[in-house]
Amino acid sequence: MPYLEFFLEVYKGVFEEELLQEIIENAIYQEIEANEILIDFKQSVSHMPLLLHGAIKVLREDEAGEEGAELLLYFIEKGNTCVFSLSCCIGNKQSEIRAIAEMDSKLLLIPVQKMEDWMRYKGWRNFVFNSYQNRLDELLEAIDIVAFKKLDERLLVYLKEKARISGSDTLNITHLEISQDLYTSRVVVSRLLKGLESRNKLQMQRNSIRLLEA
DNA sequence: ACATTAATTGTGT
DNA sequence: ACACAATTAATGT
Repeated sequence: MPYLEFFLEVYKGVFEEELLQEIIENAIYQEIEANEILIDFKQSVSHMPLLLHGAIKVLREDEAGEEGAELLLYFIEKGNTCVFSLSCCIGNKQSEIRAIAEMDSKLLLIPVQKMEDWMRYKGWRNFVFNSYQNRLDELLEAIDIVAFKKLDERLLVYLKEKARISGSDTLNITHLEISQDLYTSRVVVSRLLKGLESRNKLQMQRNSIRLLEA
């Protein structure tokens, strides 16, 4: 499979030799372009993703108000998996979330049966357990931010996260896209950004925002 | 090079 | 929240 060395590099310390071998034999390698939908709402989940490179954003849909309103939950980065895929597979449930590639990404898909088989490996159990742990922490954080933080702080957190993931402090994004991820209106984002700009937190041009040192 | 159009961003109510 | 103005980018002639 392509990207074999890269896979080993990322997961060598995490999985046993035998397990690494099994993964290489059974996983499906897939590349995905930025903005492609990996999993959509109500789709059934037959595979579990292992991210090798790139980032995936996980969104929750607003059930009540149709209109495709979404709220960003968190990002999946390399070395991680999506815990919702775990619970979906195990419970044979349909997807509660939508997963979209934040950038061009490379990943491995693990069939459901295998992920159950591999529970006999300690490395696998630890990996799954840690994934749950990390996600719970991140979700709690996300809830705190939504519930208790003011929108301008939330916006700043969001921008910093994106900058960290893309490895650049200049983000190519429109106000509209931001508002959709944060589940607000575009106008609000524009005004908040203006406020942040006047407080020297960032600088904006058309179609891009440059974060300044904090 | 210019005009037209669409997309993005700014502002006032 | 909405409507509209202003600005910039994209495209055609």
